Parts: sequence; structure tokens; C-alpha cells
Amino acid sequence: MIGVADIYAAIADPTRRLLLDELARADGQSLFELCSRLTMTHGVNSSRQAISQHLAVLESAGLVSSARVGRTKIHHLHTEPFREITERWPIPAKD
Amino acid sequence: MIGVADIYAAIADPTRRLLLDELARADGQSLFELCSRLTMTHGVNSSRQAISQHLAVLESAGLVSSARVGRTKIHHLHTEPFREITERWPIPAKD
DNA sequence: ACAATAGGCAAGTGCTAGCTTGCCTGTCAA
DNA sequence: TTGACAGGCAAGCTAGCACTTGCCTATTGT
Repeated sequence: MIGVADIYAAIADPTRRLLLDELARADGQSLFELCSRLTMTHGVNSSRQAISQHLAVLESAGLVSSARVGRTKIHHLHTEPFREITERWPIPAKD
Repeated sequence: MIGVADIYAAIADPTRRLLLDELARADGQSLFELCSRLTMTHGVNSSRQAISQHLAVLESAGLVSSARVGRTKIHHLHTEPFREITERWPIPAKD
């Protein structure tokens, strides 16, 4: 967690993948919104701190950016880093 | 390692990513060939057992298949599972 | 001003992934 | 058939990750 995490480690955790799913569904959610959604619709029951730490990992991997607005923190999804995966191990075309 | 690993956990480890790189460069290598290549050209110095365990993880994730030929074990790369990632979090088109 | 809201920081804990070590099985050449 | 080669299995160790707990800061509403 010290230093910059890579995208591979970032998406290794199921909870972090759900966070990406949530932001893909509705971009620009706050920490509390993400906590609520994960608890309500995804059956996750981690603490707010746990979710916050997960978001920090996603952010240091460049998959999420955040900006404070008043007392809330808004999160945005960035999927461009995933391009590295498809370029590194190209998927053969469907026949 | 019990049960079937998912692709996310599989590519979380740097050594396993190098194994995929090696198979992408030259498909159909044996365990010993992969060990040698990783040691020589990638600066990895893990034991044969470690590499074998990594290959087992990749295989249970569906990224690698193997077949015994005589006393050697040949490994093949399969990148189709990566399609899940790009379909789950689509990458916006470059502009 | 004061309480409630939204979030941050840091130390501590439990569990599991990655690795090693030691020994065993199967295959090929002489 | 005997030794060398290619690989498998299982137990044990260690470091790091995910998570919690406790306390702190900043912003908003009344």
C-alpha cells in the first residue's frame, strides 16, 4: 500500500472489483454512497474504513480519481489503464 | 489455491505475468524451459517448484493449459479469459 | 456555538499467498 | 538395469494484505 499499486494488484480483490462495477454503473459517487450500495445491493459488509482503503488502492493504480466537494469526496472511474492488459496479451479474434 | 482461481488473482503476481509473457513470446514451452527463461532473461530466481505452483494457478484460471509429452510438460497460453475484463469495464474509445 | 455529517490517520490482528525443503514418481538413454 | 532427467506432492515458514478499532479533522445545518 506504500508507493503506487499496479492495476493487477488493484483488481485482485473482489470488493475493489465491486467498487469498479458500482462506479461503472453510476460515476461520481461519494464514499458513503459506495458503502451503502455495496452493503445494500452487493451483500458486502465491510466498514467505511475498509472501503476507503480499497478506494485508495484503486486511486494509486490510476483506476479511480477523487475530488473533495465540500465535506464529501467524489470518485470517478478510469478504465484506460486496462488497455495495458489487452495490449500485453492480445486476445485472438473470434472466428 | 484450493478450487479454481480467478483470472484476477492469477495475474496479480508479477512472476505469473512474466510466465504469460514468455508463453506469449513462444508458446508450448516446458516447465524447465520456462524456469530457464525466467532466470536468464527476466532476472527471476525462484525454484522450479515455485514456478510449477504459479503455472498451476494460471492453469486453474484457464489462462494456461498443459499436456504431458513423455517426461516433459508442455504449456499453452489462452488469452480468451481476459475478454471478461474488457467486457466488464469497457474502455472508452481513443479520440 | 454546537451538534451532526463526511471522511482521514495510525496502530494492531488474523489469515493466506508465495516460497522453500525434502522426498517421491515416472521416463529416457547407456 | 541403473543412473540421470523432468516433474509432483506435502508440510512448514514468513511477509504482506484486508480488516478493525479508536481517535482526530473539517464542513454543514440550526
